[in-house]
Amino acid sequence: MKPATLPPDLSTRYPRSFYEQPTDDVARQLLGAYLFHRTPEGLCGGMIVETEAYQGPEDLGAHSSRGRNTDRIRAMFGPRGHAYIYLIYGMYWCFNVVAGPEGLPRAVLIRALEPLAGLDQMRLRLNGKPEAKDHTLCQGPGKLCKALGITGADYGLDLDADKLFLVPGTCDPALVATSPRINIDYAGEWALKPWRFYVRNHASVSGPPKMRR
DNA sequence: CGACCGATCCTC
DNA sequence: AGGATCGGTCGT
Repeated sequence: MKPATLPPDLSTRYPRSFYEQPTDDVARQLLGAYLFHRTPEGLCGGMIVETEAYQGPEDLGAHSSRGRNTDRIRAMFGPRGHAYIYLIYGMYWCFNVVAGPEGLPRAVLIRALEPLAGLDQMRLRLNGKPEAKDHTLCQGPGKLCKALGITGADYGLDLDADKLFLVPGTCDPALVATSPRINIDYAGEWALKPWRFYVRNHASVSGPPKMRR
């Protein structure tokens, strides 16, 4: 597929109603949309090519499962279209879009981007490796946060604002593939739900080769 | 208050 | 295949 380009107008946003659709619908429709982070170091961002839907409280793969409502996950209960961000393995931040019916603790994990802006800054943040290929810069939920400089400081931000924001975009439905979500084997039957969405055969999608076709 | 562990990534 | 690395979560 041909390389993505920047959206024509970085100031466009989704209406709140977009985020209040069922969480798996939002996850699917976010493919082809754009995520940007504006910092003193400049604008970094790209086109979303991989997402996962997390549907608490019944979904045992979600942080919000089993009726859990703690300080860490409180953003999942908050307004739709805001950021839910968490630290995993003591090292990597992961970014989610709060989405789904109002009041339910649900979110969409953004797993990979095709980088479009601020690639030099991304390489700096990723600690050297100036020779890293473009398609690897935002390949995986931890890497894309590191590349864009997304941290806990961005927790709860409104994605309709101008610091950490989403710009509408679409993906040819014929290119959309689904699979079970990655690394939630502990979730029993919930681990089998086809709630991972990705652009088929896109170089920036994460996971083993068979999970990218 | 201590023990356990993860919606990951990199290196070996 | 295994280690890094630490805050959240839960049991005692």
